[in-house]
Amino acid sequence: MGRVPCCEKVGLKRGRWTAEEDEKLTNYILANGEGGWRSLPKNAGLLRCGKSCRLRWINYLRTDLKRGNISAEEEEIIIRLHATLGNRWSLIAGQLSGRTDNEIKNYWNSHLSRKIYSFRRPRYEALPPLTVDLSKSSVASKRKGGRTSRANMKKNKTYSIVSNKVPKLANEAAVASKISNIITNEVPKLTNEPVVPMPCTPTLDQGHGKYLEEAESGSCSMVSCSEDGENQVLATYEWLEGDIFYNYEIMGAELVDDSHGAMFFGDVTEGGAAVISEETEGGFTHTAITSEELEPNGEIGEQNCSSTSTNLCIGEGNWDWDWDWDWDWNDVVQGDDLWGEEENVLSCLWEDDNGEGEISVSSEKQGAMVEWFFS
DNA sequence: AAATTATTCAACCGCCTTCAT
DNA sequence: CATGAAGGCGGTTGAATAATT
Repeated sequence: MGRVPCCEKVGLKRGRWTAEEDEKLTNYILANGEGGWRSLPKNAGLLRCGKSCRLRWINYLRTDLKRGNISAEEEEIIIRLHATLGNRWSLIAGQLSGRTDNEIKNYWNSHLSRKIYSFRRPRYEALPPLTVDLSKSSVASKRKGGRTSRANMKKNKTYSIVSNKVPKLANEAAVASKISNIITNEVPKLTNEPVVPMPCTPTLDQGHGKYLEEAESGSCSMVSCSEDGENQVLATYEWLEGDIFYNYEIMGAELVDDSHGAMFFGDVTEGGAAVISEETEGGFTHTAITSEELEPNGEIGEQNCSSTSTNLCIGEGNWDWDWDWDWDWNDVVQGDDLWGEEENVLSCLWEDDNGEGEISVSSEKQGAMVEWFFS
């Protein structure tokens, strides 16, 4: 037989804790130590489930908790660790003294997930050697139970790789090394800088259009043309030459308020990648596609965003910043001038790394690619 | 000032592994 | 070995609060 039940759920108090309950719980634990959650409520004179007591203590009453806002340094650590560990909140919190998994999780969901939508690591890469100091993590040493990451149990809700094809990379070791460097040392600086007036770009209608342009080598800016005819730099992104699938997408509310999405590419090495943003029911979808030897059912990354968008863009050719960022997908598919450029638009699917020659892909295969691409 | 909408975050839920029985 | 509760975790909810209309 197993153990006796931890608590009867009937007649127990739920909801917010009162100051009096907090005091009872704190006093009891300070006198008797943590643990024994089953018997704790009764002994402490609390009409609470042991689980509830444990949560309250762990998340709010512990004496070693750090109060106050998450600092910029902590935020950066969260971003870096989340890029590597995913939603392993307990593990992430273990690297930030005085912070709880619940706090980190809430902070991510309410602050960071909208600002930095994704960091993508191709699944065929080994986990980068991010140094995680397990000695700082109570999780590692104390863990008795604990659920398996849901990412292992079901499809990731916000990002999924739907392919079983591993895209070819010229030098996987080099790629892994670059990713490792990114994560361990060189996380890009996302600077939500104050709006900076710039001369308006003629290609943007006033009041519409958000796009990216090269600001200087190694960085790009997210730009919007405002109602008064001035471009505004909304955010700046610094990338590292040779980034692989390095997509930081800044989804600040101010960027999507008039039904436009924004995206950019971090991939400037062999093969390249494209990201397409398209409207879907209840939001929009970003699709990342490798260009090198891309085939139907090739490597696809898909993200569902909560905001709405009608702005559809595609970049093509060599992964440089001298592109026309303002392609309108509707124009392409509706058959106006851009449709006539179909081959140019889609040639990225079978171009070589320099965007000059074509890799060996039969016309039949190209047709299949196009069909898949538009499907 | 009131109503509406958006955001935050404390608390709960359900599931997992471990381990006492 | 089988059973089932304990302890622990990530996902989700909804009340409280803030911001906007």
